Amino acid sequence: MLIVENRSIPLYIQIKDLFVAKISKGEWSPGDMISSEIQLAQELGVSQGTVRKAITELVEKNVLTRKQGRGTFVSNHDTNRALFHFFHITDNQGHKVLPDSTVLNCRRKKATRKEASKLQLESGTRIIRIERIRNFSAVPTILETITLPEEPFSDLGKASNCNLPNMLYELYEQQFGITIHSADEQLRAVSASEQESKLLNLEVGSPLLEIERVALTLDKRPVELRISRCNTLNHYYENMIF
Amino acid sequence: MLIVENRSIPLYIQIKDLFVAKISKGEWSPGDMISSEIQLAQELGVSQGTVRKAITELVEKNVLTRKQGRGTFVSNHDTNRALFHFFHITDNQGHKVLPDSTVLNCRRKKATRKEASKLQLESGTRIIRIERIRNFSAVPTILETITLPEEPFSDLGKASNCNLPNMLYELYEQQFGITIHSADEQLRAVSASEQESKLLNLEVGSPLLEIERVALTLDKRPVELRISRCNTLNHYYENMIF
DNA sequence: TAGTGGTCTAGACCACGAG
DNA sequence: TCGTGGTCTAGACCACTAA
Repeated sequence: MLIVENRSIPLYIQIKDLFVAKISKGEWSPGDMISSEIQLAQELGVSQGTVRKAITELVEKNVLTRKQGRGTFVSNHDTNRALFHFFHITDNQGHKVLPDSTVLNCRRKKATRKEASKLQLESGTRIIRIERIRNFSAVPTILETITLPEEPFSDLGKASNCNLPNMLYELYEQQFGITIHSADEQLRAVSASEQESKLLNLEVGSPLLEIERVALTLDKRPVELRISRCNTLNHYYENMIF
Repeated sequence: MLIVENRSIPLYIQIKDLFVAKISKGEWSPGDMISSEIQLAQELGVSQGTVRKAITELVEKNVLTRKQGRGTFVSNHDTNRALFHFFHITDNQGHKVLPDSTVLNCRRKKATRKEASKLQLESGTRIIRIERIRNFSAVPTILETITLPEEPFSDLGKASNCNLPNMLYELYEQQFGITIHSADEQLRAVSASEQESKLLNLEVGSPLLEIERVALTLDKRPVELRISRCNTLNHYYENMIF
């Protein structure tokens, strides 16, 4: 592979884009070790420092992971990353614990207008809609509605009769080759409906924190819409701003 | 200034810490241009690349700002930074607009236990407590309670009879030399009290989004506690996760 | 034109991990 | 011991800004 002698775009940016493309196309998969910096530099006809700068920027974006003495790897979704990167609910003592999940139902439907818009689908496209309840030490606290396009996720929850794992992003990566890389969350305060209040042992109209998340791949394609409604009496949503 | 020949801590980290210390001590102030990379390298007895790496990390943390052809500057709190970095409320169309503010009252009291704890003050320390209401195009939407330690902010809102500007962080920086650098926000859904519902033209018990923010300086000292309660019918809190 | 940051190189040596 | 990433150097040239 030769880098274009295009002086308007810095070499390290071109290399970064090349690496992102390799990952998006599946040429490099999560967990893979990539070639060493020196080897990549030789292949690309640039110095080690230039490759290094490209890699550094991707490490900062959580796309690659360096391990001194071992090599550089394509990041994958371990539980830690899910927990500390994507999960923002904390108990009132400031401890972050993952809740367990119970699937209430899992249906294949046509996308609503909102779902189609959020997932950038044609209106009427078929989707999978999962509803589950999440408990912290047996206390039901969060109601989740998860919408996925049926297309790449067709097998999901079918054979196993809705028996889905707690950490869905690991499943998407391992079973469908789709890695969630970023997310856009919108938060609002809403009132619990009759059904919601029953499921969460609250009075009708109790305030709930609604989190509407669109999860995106590395190349910014929306993959999952997840609407969570949380009882925030004993928990809160934490956001550190740096 | 000489850098210690301490091989356990990389030079560029030592230099970074040195720069942070200079800013924290007020030796470098917001808006100041610092010496050029080459000059700093000579003064510190290292190569330009090493100084450059230290500066790069501080630029990524919004502590310094580089301007090609001009120099490197200590970041200051312009309206853009406040808007895009610290203000996360967006209208339902996705537009970010700053609300205006009307101060309801401004009192000097003893810190409550919660205020003392959040601001790391001795219990009973005197504080300034400001209540204000914020409107989007004349629609009252957010109620804010702002708590500041009386100590460095003693003058605040006194002479001018509670006539405070909309953007308080600019005021803290310009009048008190305190730059807000990061913040820790905790979000919950709560019910509007009778008084709150009156001020926001809502029914009693309507769900409100509560944002409890502790604002921190560069050296992590808590400076301001701000509790906002927002009507999220026409707005939401946005959080992009990368 | 002079001075700044931005990119890129070639090479040295260190720290770490695995065999 | 070998190969990896991590730090650091010295110097070249480009792009931008201001005088």
